[in-house]
Amino acid sequence: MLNQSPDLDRLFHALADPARRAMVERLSRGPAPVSELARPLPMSLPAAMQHLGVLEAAGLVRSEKTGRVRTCAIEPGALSLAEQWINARRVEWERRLDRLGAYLKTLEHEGESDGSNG
Amino acid sequence: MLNQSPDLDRLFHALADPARRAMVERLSRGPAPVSELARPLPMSLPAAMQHLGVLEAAGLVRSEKTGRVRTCAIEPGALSLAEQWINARRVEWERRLDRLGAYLKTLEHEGESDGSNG
DNA sequence: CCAATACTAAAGTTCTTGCCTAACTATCCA
DNA sequence: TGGATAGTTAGGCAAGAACTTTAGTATTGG
Repeated sequence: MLNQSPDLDRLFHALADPARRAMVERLSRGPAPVSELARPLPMSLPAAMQHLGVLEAAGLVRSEKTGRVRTCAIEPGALSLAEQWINARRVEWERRLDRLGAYLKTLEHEGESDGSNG
Repeated sequence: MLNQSPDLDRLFHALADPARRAMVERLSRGPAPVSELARPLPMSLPAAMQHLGVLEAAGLVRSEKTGRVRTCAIEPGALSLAEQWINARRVEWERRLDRLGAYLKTLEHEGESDGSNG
């Protein structure tokens, strides 16, 4: 069964682009207007705006327009969804390694008092 | 400046698809042949193979063929790159909040003994 | 008011993804 | 040996993503 999760889709997809990650990196140091986010990027302003739209759709960034300036800020909780998914995977394969270790240990001791096997 | 990082690009892009995440979820519980990874997915076997190719290119999965069976396994360290990037962002904005808090504190105490400012 | 600034909207191009089917190769097993 | 199983390769197509340029709409400040 496929664990549908459009939130994770959008989140990871948003992070998969270097321009968008650069924006997130900039914003984790504090809010910034659109033009400041766009300036270092090797692309037109409309292109940068589209990236910003992807980040907002993913919930990573919120923005608010005051006068003619749109100020963008990071949404601190958004990354935790991705983090949780990654951690869940680690927990799973660590638990699996533990089981494997325990199993190997039973093999070591097998035959000491009970040599039955399946 | 754009922090080029094709590894992160590939990694996040690989995780942005539900079919590929499903494969990673399955593999964190232990190795599996291609057909077992493909079975639950609503797509043809060749399509599933392409997803597997994306996961391998991202370094998330390794596979080895023995006889006619290709056995896939998770690459435990691969996710840590993504995790590190996410943690780095959190560190940045937490530090920023600390600075902000400290600054607000100086404002509270301003004028008590030293009202000078720069 | 008028020009500069900051952003927004629209439309079109190109490249990549994600999927398919069909055909093929390599094993395994009776 | 011959058929079933497991995977692979190739080609094609539709949709999406990432840009571009062009042409707007508000604001701001002289």
